[in-house]
Amino acid sequence: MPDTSSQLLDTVLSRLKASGGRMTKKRELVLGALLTMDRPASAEEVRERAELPESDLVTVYRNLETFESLGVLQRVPLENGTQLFELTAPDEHFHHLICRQCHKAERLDVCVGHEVVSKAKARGYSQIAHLMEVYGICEECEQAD
Amino acid sequence: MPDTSSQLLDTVLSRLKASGGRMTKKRELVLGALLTMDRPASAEEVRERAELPESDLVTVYRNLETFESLGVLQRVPLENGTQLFELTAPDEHFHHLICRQCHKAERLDVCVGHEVVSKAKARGYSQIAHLMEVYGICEECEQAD
DNA sequence: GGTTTATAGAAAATCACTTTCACTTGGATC
DNA sequence: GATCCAAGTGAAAGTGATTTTCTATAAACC
Repeated sequence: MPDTSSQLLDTVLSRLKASGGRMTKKRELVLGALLTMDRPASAEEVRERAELPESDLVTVYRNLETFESLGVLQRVPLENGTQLFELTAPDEHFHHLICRQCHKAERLDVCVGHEVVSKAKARGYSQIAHLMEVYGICEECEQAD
Repeated sequence: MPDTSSQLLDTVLSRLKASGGRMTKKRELVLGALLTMDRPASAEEVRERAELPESDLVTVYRNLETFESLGVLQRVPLENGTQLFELTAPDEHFHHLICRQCHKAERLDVCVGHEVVSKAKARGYSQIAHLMEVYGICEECEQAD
């Protein structure tokens, strides 16, 4: 997200303030790292990118949680139960095609949101969210054997 | 799955034999428990239903893994990173509408498999699988407040 | 019945993630 | 700009679902 990053920053700052949060140095580093990521990344990858010491993985988790609650970050679950994190435009979400081996994750322009949400509503559910991810082995990993 | 359970049992037995596996008493208990479940259940719930002692949770996990590799069981991921397990017809899979609170999971008759698999193939991916789950608060939980 | 090998049992390990609590810092207010 | 307090951080330990190791047991083929 090259040119929308300043808008995103504005959103983060205003929502953060609105919720009584603060922009600290660490938080800024984590956000900065996320902004440079070109694909969903693990908490550990975010920590490295942010050049934070190993001990600050906790801080990374805490900040990821904050950004999620601000509606600018989504979690991408892997098959093994762990998760990747990715900034999104405010209140948006995406689905991905994820390599089971190298964990490269491309966005997919498929969304079944409406269909699925209406079915859920019809059955009396509220606070509806959905998850859709596709897993496979990407070409490079396949060739690398 | 009332009347298909004997077919499923046949599939399990033949595939188990084909893969060099054995049908043990414990495995039979776990399978039996799964057959009586009317919804995806946690490993712990399966253990209780199978009337196995607490120490056999490990055995339950091992057998769930076995059934999955035989293609008759699927895992249903929850938002908190844990998973439920459910028997399926051989090599089939389903999507669910899952209550975030009571973990009741209903099958959804929506599948985006073809669409999504063709996209993944077009991008050079192999060994493709997909995941789609919908989460919400069911009516009973909503009313129970 | 004997042998081979998958499975079970027990106990401990793993590992991503969360929590606790004392200390620090942002930033609103004076 | 100094003060104050809630929000954030650091360190360390805790959680909890799931996995692994290693030994004992029991299928199933002979």
